[in-house]
Amino acid sequence: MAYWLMKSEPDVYSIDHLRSEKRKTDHWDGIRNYQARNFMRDQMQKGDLAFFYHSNCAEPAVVGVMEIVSEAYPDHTAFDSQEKYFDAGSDPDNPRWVMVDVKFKKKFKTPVTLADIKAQKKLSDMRLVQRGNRLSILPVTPVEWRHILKMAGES
DNA sequence: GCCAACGTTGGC
DNA sequence: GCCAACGTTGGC
Repeated sequence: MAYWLMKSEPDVYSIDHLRSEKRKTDHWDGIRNYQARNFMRDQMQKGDLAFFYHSNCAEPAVVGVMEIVSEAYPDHTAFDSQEKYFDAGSDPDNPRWVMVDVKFKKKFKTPVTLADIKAQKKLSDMRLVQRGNRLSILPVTPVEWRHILKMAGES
């Protein structure tokens, strides 16, 4: 069982979008970064938990929790030239990109903002707050996980 | 294999 | 909208 943080721009896809999906479940498509892909492909497991993080917005923050409910499988949006994340270099017989299914678990009453996280000395090693980290999928340690839940008033 | 040019991410 | 920090691409 591992913990993760997954970023999404709320204007594009927010935690409310995920919550309003049928069965509160959706696929996490559009990852086009090898490091992020490798995390999904090699390390993510069904039953893992992930923070939903709103990025590139007025108040960047961890806004809730979701569960990984599938293994990694090919991201079909890479094969469709009409798709934003189309990749002509991804061969359907040997897919370059993968995605996982995620299920909404909870939305925090109080989001834990990036500013809040940066203000916590104990979280200064979090990959999220290290200089210039643009990875959209990041591992979170159990200690960091519990700390942020506490900050959200969820424990 | 190097590296300049270019594109993207994401905080501010 | 700006810009720093990266990741990727492609010429050589």
